[in-house]
Amino acid sequence: MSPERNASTRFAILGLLGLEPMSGYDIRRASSDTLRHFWHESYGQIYPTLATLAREKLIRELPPARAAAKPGARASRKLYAITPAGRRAFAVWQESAPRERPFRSEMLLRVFFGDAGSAHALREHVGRLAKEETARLASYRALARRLRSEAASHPSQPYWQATLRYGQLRSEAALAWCRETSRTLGKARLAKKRAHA
Amino acid sequence: MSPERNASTRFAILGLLGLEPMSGYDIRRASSDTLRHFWHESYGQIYPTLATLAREKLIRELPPARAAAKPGARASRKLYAITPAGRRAFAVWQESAPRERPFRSEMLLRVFFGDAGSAHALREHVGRLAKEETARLASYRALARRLRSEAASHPSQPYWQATLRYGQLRSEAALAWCRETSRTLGKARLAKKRAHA
DNA sequence: TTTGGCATGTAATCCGTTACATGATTAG
DNA sequence: CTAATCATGTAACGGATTACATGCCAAA
Repeated sequence: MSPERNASTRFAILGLLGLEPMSGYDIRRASSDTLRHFWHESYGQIYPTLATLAREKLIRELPPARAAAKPGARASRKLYAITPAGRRAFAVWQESAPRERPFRSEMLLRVFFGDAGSAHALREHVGRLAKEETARLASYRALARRLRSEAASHPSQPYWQATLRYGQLRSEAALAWCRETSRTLGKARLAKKRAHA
Repeated sequence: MSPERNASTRFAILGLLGLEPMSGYDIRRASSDTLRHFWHESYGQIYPTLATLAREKLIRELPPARAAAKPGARASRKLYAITPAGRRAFAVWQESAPRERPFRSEMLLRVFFGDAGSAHALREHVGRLAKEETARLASYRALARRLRSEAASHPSQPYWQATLRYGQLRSEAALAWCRETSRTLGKARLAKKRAHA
């Protein structure tokens, strides 16, 4: 088995367990909360990966007693903790160069072939995107505030804020594009009308 | 078979064939040239999808004589053209709302858990990203220029430029983030050193 | 003659989502 | 009682890449 296999999910999990012991359910929650602006995992990925990591001794399952210790926690939950080997593996991965998947956009695919279709529909798509990005900006602000107040002195604070800042800049760029493009599409529609007249 | 199956690839191909007849090889070339900033397909996707589209009569294979007509074209190539049914299917898809896959970033994953690792490595990652985005900006400018000169009066011109503009704004945002973050990481490194001293 | 670009395709594999199956506990 | 949330997992499937297999043709 290659060391890079399943890289993304493995290290997202190791990273989270590096902060504190968690269950699969906790990891899922974190991935649709704190991490959701740049990472998300489904159960179908998480549970099998936890099993693999445990087999490789990069994490270990804490005894049930410890798992049930927290108030409100179910006895059925399995708490996992990172091992020293896990921390080393994480550090190695963290220093390796990130490999991003190529950007893809169904939106831009529609825009590129826009002349073949309805300019009206395109403008609707752009409008919808603008709304989504606006909502995203609001959620970044909310999360930034929450992290600052809930973990003001946590040493990771500047790193967390940096990821949020990325999202913010990204959404602002998208919004700028939406505004520009609505205008352009308006003009394109007029030009087409004139051509047909 | 659901109508949305394989949506992305199908319509990227239909869109391209809407411009002019092409072979699988041509489509691949376009997808790593004109479309590469927001779309890319590998042979493993293209050839099977062409077969499917042909079976569904959304495209048809042109007779070999036509395929060999162009100078420099091999006899072995298969030229495909979109059918009227294909154009209708494309138009329907184009009006449907784009469904983007959630953003993911291995880079941000490393940054988020930055406190667990090496600030030095992170700064290198950020530097590499900055270089990549700078290169991307240059390639957008080059492509924009090329499209303007090669197809100045093509009615799709404004749409093509809009997709490039998206890439440009996106890369500029990424670059702004890189600059900001290098500074932040510098400070974080100092803070960590002081804490250890 | 050998390298590189044209050209078509398949098989293995991976990464990830969705849907399914199951059940405990808690708040209203 | 019942709905929501906590909690763990599997199976099926889909979308995409990578590597492989094959062969032609032109230019250096």
